Amino acid sequence: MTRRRGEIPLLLAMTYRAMTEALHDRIAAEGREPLRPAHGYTFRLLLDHADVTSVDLADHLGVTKQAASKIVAELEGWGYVERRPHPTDGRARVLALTDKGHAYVRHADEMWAEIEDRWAAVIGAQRLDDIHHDLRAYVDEVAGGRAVLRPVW
Amino acid sequence: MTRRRGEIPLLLAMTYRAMTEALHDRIAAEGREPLRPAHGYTFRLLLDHADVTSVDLADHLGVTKQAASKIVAELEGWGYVERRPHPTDGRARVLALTDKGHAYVRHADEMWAEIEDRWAAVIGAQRLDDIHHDLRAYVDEVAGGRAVLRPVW
DNA sequence: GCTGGTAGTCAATCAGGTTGACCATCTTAG
DNA sequence: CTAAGATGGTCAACCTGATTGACTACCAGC
Repeated sequence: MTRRRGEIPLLLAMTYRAMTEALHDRIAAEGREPLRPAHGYTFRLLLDHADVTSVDLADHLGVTKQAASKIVAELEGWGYVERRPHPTDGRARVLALTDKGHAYVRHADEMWAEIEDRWAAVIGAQRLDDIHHDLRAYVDEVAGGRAVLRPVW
Repeated sequence: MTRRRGEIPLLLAMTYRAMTEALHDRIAAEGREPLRPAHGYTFRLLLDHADVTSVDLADHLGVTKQAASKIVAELEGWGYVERRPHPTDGRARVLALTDKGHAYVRHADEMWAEIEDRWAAVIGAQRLDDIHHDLRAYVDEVAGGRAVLRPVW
């Protein structure tokens, strides 16, 4: 045991920050709208689940529905997302990616691939797969799957 | 390659949040002052380096010196840290842990050990050591050691 | 012994969240 | 069928923790 106690969360934070900043820099260099991590996690949720509402998004991000609603309003204003009437619930709106949204997601995946590959080049692809597995294990098994996205500072 | 692109940062964020929240819950349960991650990273910096100033802290945390100064003021008010005159520089103050600060760090290390051990129980101690090593590798070699702590949301 | 740079503080402002109140709609018990 | 409670969404007020900008006091180098 050479690890120092409490150093793991610190390294998680630094790595998270460095990776998201790498993407952010590229987005900024392209002159794109100021997309933040929360926007990216929104896209991912919409890709994986059908009939997502603002409340669903709020749960996923770990913020209030008002905050989630604001994020959706931004994305809608920029043309990445649109709000459609919910098929069965008259109160609710269903969120969906527009063509621009889908195109961005494909582009972002390529940029993430490059960022992750730079890491894999140092530690090896197998180790990166291990990390993926082990992080998932903490979230699901130790934190009980109740884990939420928004970082606390 | 079964990994989905961009999922690694998402898992980093969720794990970071879940781990820090686990510690935060215990601190709150003890009725202690509302210490946040930034305070913990401050303690760690003071343990590792002598003659740390508020500006040094600001660099380390990735915030402005004004924000760092506010964090120091809180810690000083709670009795965890004190500001002493700098040995050679009349403008600067040197930050140092008080006895209470040192006692808390020891206590926090025990709590971190329990949290990390719960993870190690699922994935194995060797894998946790690997993760430590690999995160450090990203920060140092991919991000060029310029990595900063404060997460962006 | 000027001149430019640095540590720290004060004050104003901003961003991104929260809380609370409210309406419209859905759901369920009786 | 209906009354009562729960839920999705919006509006507005506020809070926290950051930033920017201006300023003072001190340091360092020519």
